[in-house]
Amino acid sequence: MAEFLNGWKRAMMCNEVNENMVEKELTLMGWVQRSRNLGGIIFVWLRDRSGIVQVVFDSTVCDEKTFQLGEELRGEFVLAIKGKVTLRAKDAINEKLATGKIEVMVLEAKILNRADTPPIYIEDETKESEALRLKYRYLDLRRPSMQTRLMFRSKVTNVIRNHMDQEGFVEVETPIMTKSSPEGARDFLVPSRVHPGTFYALPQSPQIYKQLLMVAGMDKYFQVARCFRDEDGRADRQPEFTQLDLEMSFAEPEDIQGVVERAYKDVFAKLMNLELSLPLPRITWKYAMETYGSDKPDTRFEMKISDVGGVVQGCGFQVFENALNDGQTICAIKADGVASKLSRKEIDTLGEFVKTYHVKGLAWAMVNEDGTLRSSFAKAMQGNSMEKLLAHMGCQPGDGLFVIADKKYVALTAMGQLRLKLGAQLGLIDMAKYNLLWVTEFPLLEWSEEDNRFVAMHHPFTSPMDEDFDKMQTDPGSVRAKAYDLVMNGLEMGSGSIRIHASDLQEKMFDLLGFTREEAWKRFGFLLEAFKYGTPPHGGFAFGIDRLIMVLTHAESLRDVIAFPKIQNGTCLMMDTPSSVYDEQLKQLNIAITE
RNA sequence: GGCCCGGUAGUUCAGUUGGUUAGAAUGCCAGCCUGUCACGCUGGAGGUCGAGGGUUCGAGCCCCUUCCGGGUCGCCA
Repeated sequence: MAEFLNGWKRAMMCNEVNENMVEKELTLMGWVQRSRNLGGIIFVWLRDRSGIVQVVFDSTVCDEKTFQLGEELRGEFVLAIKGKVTLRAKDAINEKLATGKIEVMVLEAKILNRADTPPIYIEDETKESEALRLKYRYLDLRRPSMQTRLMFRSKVTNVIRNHMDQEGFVEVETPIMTKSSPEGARDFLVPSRVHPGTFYALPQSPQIYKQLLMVAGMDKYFQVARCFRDEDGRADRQPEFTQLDLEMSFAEPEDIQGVVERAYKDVFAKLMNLELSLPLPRITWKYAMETYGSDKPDTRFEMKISDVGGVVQGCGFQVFENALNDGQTICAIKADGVASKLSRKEIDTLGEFVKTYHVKGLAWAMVNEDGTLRSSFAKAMQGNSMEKLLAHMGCQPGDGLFVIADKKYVALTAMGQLRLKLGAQLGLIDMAKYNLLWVTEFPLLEWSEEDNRFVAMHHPFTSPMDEDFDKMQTDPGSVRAKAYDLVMNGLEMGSGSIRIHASDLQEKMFDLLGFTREEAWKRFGFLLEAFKYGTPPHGGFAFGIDRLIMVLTHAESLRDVIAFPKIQNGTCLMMDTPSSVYDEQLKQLNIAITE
């Protein structure tokens, strides 16, 4: 039987009880973490989100009825006690417990609620499958690590909100029910009852609203914004997620990057006790790709990529020769000291690994400690071309060399993934480090084989770089954008750009993307029209709050920093969403299910 | 949509070449115990081996289909 509070008032959280309160009587409430019944004395760990305190039912201290209540206690019962704080004897101190020097002798108690045996252990570092944890998320969230993360998350958003406020930004809420946009990720759609056959879309980001707020003269806007994308999940991708979204007028890229950097610096200083030195390093997209094989390089370790096309020219190895003749790229990395560590089988596994990134194969060479060579391609290399390659890469006895030849960015991307895998496998990554940097000058456009046209790499409102204006007609693929990403430890934390604020340039952009004038006006007419009434130059940024918390708490998955996440296929195991609805609801919405 | 890995007591796992009644730990239930803190001791209950089909004298184990979960490629402006 559950009991009610009936005037009992909790004095404090469990971990707030301390030695200064000895001899005081107080009331505590929480969950039973564990009870140990020794016969005439029962030790109970009482837990709340602050921590644990030991309360003691002693048959010589409390009355018989209270003691009997103590005997009934089981895990996760909700308990209220009135008791006296006492100092533990010296040999009874528990160093592992923050409150281990004291305990509370129970005088009176109430079982506020009973509990079935939970299907998961309410402890950190247990081994239940994540599916089970997610099904019983409300129990999973009782675990200290999960509660710590959620509390930390709350602090981070607080620091950021305060910071943005101090920098003069205004938080504006934008609609969740908005308009479907054809570019980019798939939208979640919400059918309109009043207007049959039409749909709202959930926002992939408040992009257009924030630009309209610049037209509206809000000058500096931000929002802790929920965003939605109907795409398949990953450990670091959820269908709904939270971004710190911001936009400012009369700004160049450095102005916006400055705001973001200072917000990060504030978070690190106040919550991580770490001093970020600003400005953060900046590298161009081209340099990032050519050096790290990624537009979000993990710079916590070196192992940089080299272009060896010039070195192997005329080497006689057909794979390299053919690649060069086709204008492809041959790139290489050196892995120090791996020759004795990697077995043939492990190297073959790496070969299979790079093939998942659409390259044809992996050429490798291991320089043994005695100077001899094990290699997949050395025999095909004529003359001293192999020696030249090894020397160029600075290979010493013990080192390994990996080479990939393919179309430039295919080869570099695969090599970048290999670099990350080797870095992790060889323990080169300092997990205590936080390496932040900006990647700038992203390409404006990207060729889509599927659609047989250019698509916007960032989004269609991104401004080209002034220097590249001319190339928009002659060589659109090489136009760089005023677009920049913030990268931390190899994860894209956020991206932003300076927007196009002139309607003629915006129309030119739509033209490049293959929209007719009519289509562009149909889809974005309200924006193109708005731009005609005095639009200030503006730009902005958005960074993922979930990802930031994930990195700062060393969580392995976004699911660990979101209270009620979805799984890979977009469902919620706890509520079993999405779910079917009553026929009557569908009828009202004019929707027929055809399957 | 493709590929890879997994699914056996409440939970985490083991289960040999296909062979008797499917085991362990923990949790749970009962009894004993006044200083435990992973309390201890004694006893007990607990299984649709994800589901369906097939091969076989015989399937947790082999084959097929399917469902569920994870990772990954595609996808993610």
